[in-house]
Amino acid sequence: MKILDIGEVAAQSGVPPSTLRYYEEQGLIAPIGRKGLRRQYGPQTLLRLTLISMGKAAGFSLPEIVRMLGADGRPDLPRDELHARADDLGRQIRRLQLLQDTLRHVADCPAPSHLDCPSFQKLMRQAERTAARGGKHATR
Amino acid sequence: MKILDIGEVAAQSGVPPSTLRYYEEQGLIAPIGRKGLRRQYGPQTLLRLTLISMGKAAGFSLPEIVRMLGADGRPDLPRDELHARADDLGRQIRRLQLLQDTLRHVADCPAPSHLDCPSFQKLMRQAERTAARGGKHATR
DNA sequence: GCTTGACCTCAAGTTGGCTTGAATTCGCAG
DNA sequence: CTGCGAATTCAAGCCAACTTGAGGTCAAGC
Repeated sequence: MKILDIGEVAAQSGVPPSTLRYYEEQGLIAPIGRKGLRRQYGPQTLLRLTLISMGKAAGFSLPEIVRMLGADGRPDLPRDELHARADDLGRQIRRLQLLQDTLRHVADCPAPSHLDCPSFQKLMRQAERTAARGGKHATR
Repeated sequence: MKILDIGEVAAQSGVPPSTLRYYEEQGLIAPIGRKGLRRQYGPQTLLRLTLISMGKAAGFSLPEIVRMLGADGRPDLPRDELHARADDLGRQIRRLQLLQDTLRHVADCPAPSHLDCPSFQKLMRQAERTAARGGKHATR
């Protein structure tokens, strides 16, 4: 149960073969070797795919993810860059929580217009504060 | 300070005019009226733009956001759909937290290979559990 | 009353992230 | 061996979300 071919990786990860090949092209993953033409993957690939999917969910681009995970096995970014990314994520998480609260609020609040509702207004004030429509990560 | 033209909205929100017009086309926002040809926006538009940007950050598509926010002012989705979205967000938030922890871990952990590090492994086990390589939201 | 600059429309172009298809190549069960 | 199903490459296509450009309009300051 150590070596997987592309079909097995696809089955276990839910990521289609075409995408796996594409990810390889982009430097996100690499097979451990080939048997004839066929790619052979080690199990760490599944881990990497999990991380990649989390990174995408966080809104990072594939190139950004490459840099965070490293071409080899380990990150390409200096410690503090990684912490900076983590800090970004923290802000991002707070925004999502706010959106979550807002969704629950509009689901439940009976006020005719939310613009009148004090608790909605409070959410919006917080939202504005976190707005930080941030520049993307420095590419250099 | 009640009515804004497109340039002011752009300046205050950081969203370029071209995007504002595009959002209008997609039913995400609407001007309160026109002066001649020029769009005139009310201040609630800024609020809506904040919500839209949060929705995008959460990975919702523009059509999904339209349904969550409603074409008019209020949501188009039934209470329980909204709660379902909020639940999705909760899962999403947990994944981001996990990624955040992972980033901090790889930034700080001195282990030669993270595959050996027990705390890394713990993170990865959690990650697999939340993997929930989810189908997108039901469109119906 | 003219100029000017911010706005308008509409069509076409761009980018990222994949998918699809045609034409092969191969490993392995029978 | 033979055959077949799963993999391969490579180019082209697709979709969402915008951006750009050409050509036109208009309100406001001088």
